[in-house]
Amino acid sequence: MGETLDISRRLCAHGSARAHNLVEVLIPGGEFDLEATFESGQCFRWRRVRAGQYIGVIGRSAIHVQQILPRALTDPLAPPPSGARRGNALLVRVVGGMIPPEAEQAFIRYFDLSRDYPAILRRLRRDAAFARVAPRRAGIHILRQDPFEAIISFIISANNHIPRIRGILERLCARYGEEIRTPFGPVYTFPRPEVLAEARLADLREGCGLGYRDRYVWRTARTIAECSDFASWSEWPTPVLRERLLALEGVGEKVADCILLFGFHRLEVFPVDTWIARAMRELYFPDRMPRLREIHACAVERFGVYAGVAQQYLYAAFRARGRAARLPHEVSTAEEDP
DNA sequence: CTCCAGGCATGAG
DNA sequence: CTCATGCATGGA
Repeated sequence: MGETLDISRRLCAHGSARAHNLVEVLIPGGEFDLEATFESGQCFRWRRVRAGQYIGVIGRSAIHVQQILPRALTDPLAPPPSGARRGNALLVRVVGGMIPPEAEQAFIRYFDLSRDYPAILRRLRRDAAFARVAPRRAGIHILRQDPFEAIISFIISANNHIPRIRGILERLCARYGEEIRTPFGPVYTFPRPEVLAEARLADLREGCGLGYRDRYVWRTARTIAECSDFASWSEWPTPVLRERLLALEGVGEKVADCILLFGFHRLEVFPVDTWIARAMRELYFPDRMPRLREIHACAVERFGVYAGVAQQYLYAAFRARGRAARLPHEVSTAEEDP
């Protein structure tokens, strides 16, 4: 990629820190925006503990993460960073559970920090309509989440509110995941497929609040638990993997595409939900309602191999606008307010 | 109180 | 293949 990463890191060398499983890694973040990424709807389990500070789980590690500007910290009189936010960095701390081997590489990989998102966004912004609504700063990254977690999460996301999705996943993990104690309270790993496959449907439905999706989650967990080659799915070509995902209970086109993008990091995949359908219609089909196929074709044509990244920026832009306007409910007449 | 949510499975035409 | 309908639950 374009920029080489100048890794600077601090490891807690003193014994007490190690005894408490504390590891700190300081990673340059480019234009990365932690909050925008976490609030962009691709993940559901990161919990904000203070402004700009989050607790979550990566693999079997409990993680505390916050975004910092090293120059501002070391030199309060330094001029404020320019629009490009030089010096942007992530402070990632392992606050419980296992310390991942090659921790900093693991975190760079999870937050996808070695990819040149500014270059991707510049490319995408050559599309005039996209540039009109998308931000200039490449704050949102596509995280590398666990595939099974993505599968279950987006099955639950169907016809559901994000706050409720978060609640369901929280209960699911508290009940079937493994507890990790942290100074911020307990967190839980995502349940393994075999554990969910052994769950009782009634516990999933009433205990976790899954509703009618209990069957989808249970059967999909069972399928994957019994699948001998699930670990190799990540190496399959996208169309093959997509067909395999569509065969899972509770996985339709939209959910399959979310799993491909957020769970298998297939950045060319363009999930079309109600928000994206609305956005694409407004941007590219002002006078009619296109079919799903048309929207997909339009996205591939305009955004190419990074259509999934474009989708995430469009989603964030239109959701933010929707929240601000209290759900405009088809208020038509596209007028610009820059 | 209704309405609806980043849709999906199902059945009918 | 395309389209309409029911769906558990709990925020707004």
